[in-house]
Amino acid sequence: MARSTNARRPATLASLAAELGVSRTTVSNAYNRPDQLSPELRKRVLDTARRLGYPGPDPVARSLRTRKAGAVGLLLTENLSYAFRDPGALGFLEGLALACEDAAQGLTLIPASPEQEDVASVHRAGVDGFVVYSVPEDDPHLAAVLERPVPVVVCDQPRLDNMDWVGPDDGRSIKAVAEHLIGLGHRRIGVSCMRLARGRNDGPASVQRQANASFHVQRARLAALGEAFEAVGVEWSGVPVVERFDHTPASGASAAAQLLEIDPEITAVVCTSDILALGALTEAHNRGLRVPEDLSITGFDGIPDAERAGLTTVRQPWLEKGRAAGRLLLDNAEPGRPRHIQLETQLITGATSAAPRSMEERWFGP
Amino acid sequence: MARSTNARRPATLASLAAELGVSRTTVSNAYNRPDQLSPELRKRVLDTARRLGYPGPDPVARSLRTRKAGAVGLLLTENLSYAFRDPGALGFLEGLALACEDAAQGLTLIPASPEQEDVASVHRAGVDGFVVYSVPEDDPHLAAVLERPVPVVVCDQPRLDNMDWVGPDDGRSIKAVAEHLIGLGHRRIGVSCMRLARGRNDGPASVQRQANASFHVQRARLAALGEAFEAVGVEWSGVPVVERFDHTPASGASAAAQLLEIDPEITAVVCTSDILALGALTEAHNRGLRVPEDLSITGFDGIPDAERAGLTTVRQPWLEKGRAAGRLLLDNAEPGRPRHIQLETQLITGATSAAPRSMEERWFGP
DNA sequence: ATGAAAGCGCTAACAA
DNA sequence: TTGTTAGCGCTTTCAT
Repeated sequence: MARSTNARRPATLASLAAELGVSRTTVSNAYNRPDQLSPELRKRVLDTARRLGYPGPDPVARSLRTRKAGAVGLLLTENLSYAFRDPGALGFLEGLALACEDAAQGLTLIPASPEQEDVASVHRAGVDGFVVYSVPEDDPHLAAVLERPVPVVVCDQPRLDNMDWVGPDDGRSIKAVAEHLIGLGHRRIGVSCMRLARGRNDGPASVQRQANASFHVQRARLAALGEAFEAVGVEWSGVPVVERFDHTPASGASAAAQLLEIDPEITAVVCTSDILALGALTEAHNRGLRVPEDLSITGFDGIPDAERAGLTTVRQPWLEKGRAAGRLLLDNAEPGRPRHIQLETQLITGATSAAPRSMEERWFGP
Repeated sequence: MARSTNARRPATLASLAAELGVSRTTVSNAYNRPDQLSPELRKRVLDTARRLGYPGPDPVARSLRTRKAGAVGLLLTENLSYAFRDPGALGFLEGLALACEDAAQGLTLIPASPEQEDVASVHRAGVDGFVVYSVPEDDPHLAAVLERPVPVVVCDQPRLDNMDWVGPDDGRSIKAVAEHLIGLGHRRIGVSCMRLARGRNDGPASVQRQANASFHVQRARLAALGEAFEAVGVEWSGVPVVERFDHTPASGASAAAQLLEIDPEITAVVCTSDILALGALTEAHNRGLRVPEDLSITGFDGIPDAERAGLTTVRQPWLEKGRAAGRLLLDNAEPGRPRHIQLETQLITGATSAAPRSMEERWFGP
């Protein structure tokens, strides 16, 4: 640790009481219950404290006694710094921070990178509860959180019954996209999705892999897409679905490229996130494909960059999501059965989706 | 608090020891020093723990005993959510998070909005040290932090001798901008700066207000600009300096507008941040002023949006700043005198600065 | 308005 | 390898 202005904790509440010739209770009251002692005595206590360099009651000792840490823990599946790069996560974080601020609670980011299996950081965190943001079902850190005897609110995933939860209806939300595309006439599509399991797999995802995905959000979105397209006679097992581990525009670009290689005749690329869609957009441009004339591209999330780019996407209320998660955790009321908050989403019809041109048009012009 | 999976803390280390008929030490060792007891005993302990629903040693009690909280506190002058909107702060945060992650420490965001004078959150935070990011000298939360007997690292401001510090040389950095403009021939400029004190003042800032600013960063930048321009015969008291409380592009736009009203003949708007400069850019466009032909605009910070816009600015290493602050705090070594880390900055000559056209040209074309 | 007593749950010497 | 002994520093009934 870096050096400090003040030396090592010099005085304790007890030593201060001794110095003053009063009981510890009185000193404690001077800090926590000003109305419990005369103003003069209180002033004497505080003055002596200053003189002795007593910094006030030790927060950890107080926490032990009161069984309140005054902070909320946040568990993310990604490296901490991911949260500061992903626009969606950022909105969520902001909302959560607002909720904590309102309740005068600290927000502790738990170091839990997916690489390290070391779960100690979860065990050592002095927090009154956890918000778990979008982690896979089999995440060991999640297991560690669930062992702690404190409240937990899950955001997005995993879906655990008997656990408070906040998130959108992923299936229904992306179905709106599917139906939008189907309505435009798309029948031959490719899908670009985020990682489906903790292990890296940059490439096609079989129907089985889709169904076994340990990320509920992706699983639900893919399942809903499948349903929607099968309903109009498209066999889902024939639809190329390409998975990317890293959630970056570059991943989105390479996924789109791979889809176009697998089936050059797709008329739309459906992405399960805006980041992937933004990358797909870039790839399309690089290939000289016009969007939406030659290729429709859709996203999911409604991040600012996407809306700026005019992407057809689904907007979810990020800030509200974080705030709701925080409130749920911080709300004493209704200690009954698990509460689920389902957030509304909205289909944004942008400029990146249109009716497909027939193949003839595609090759020989309109 | 929301409901929890597990009931209220059901068992303690002591009760577990009793149940097992072993001492508390043994149970403690089972968790903290596996090598201190036989594998069989350890297994028996852990199994019984599971059966009894013992969640492992209580982190707060452990912290009290070991005098380590396992977390770093972060104090920002703004609402917590500001940190998630300002690109510079975000880069800093990411770097700090990385440093914490490396050291397996939590990062606790302290709720300390500038409105509320309530300092309790600082006193109650169970952390091993604080990083203070860019707060005014007279911030009460800062005072509270300094009272705590833990190490503190200050980032950017305030400048406190005898305190660890990380930041750029603001004066020297902005001087590069000034000299760049002076070299191009600018002598009549306006300055747009961030808030100079805790109280709101959206408008001109007198020389005295500049000198008394409680934000060292702004004070240093303005002073350096003054020096540079006075060195070429420009009287600084005649240079319009406009202050904005909110750090947003909208503020930057209105500040630029105000500068152009105060002196329509300025040939350059020097902004002490990129956010303000981005707003100035917008305002210039709205007025039909071409940049840089009719008006030069410069920023400070080197945020991604600014570099994308081709702004002439000073780039500072945000990520490194956060990481350095974290490392400094987390580094036991060298408990000697305060350490100061001065970060290198770089003048980015963009497309928003050029030689001024004479006034004739300005009104009647080249 | 003030004090005495009883822990909160744990870890770290030291001893056996 | 395991147990004994002492607290870490504080708050909180319950008396006075």
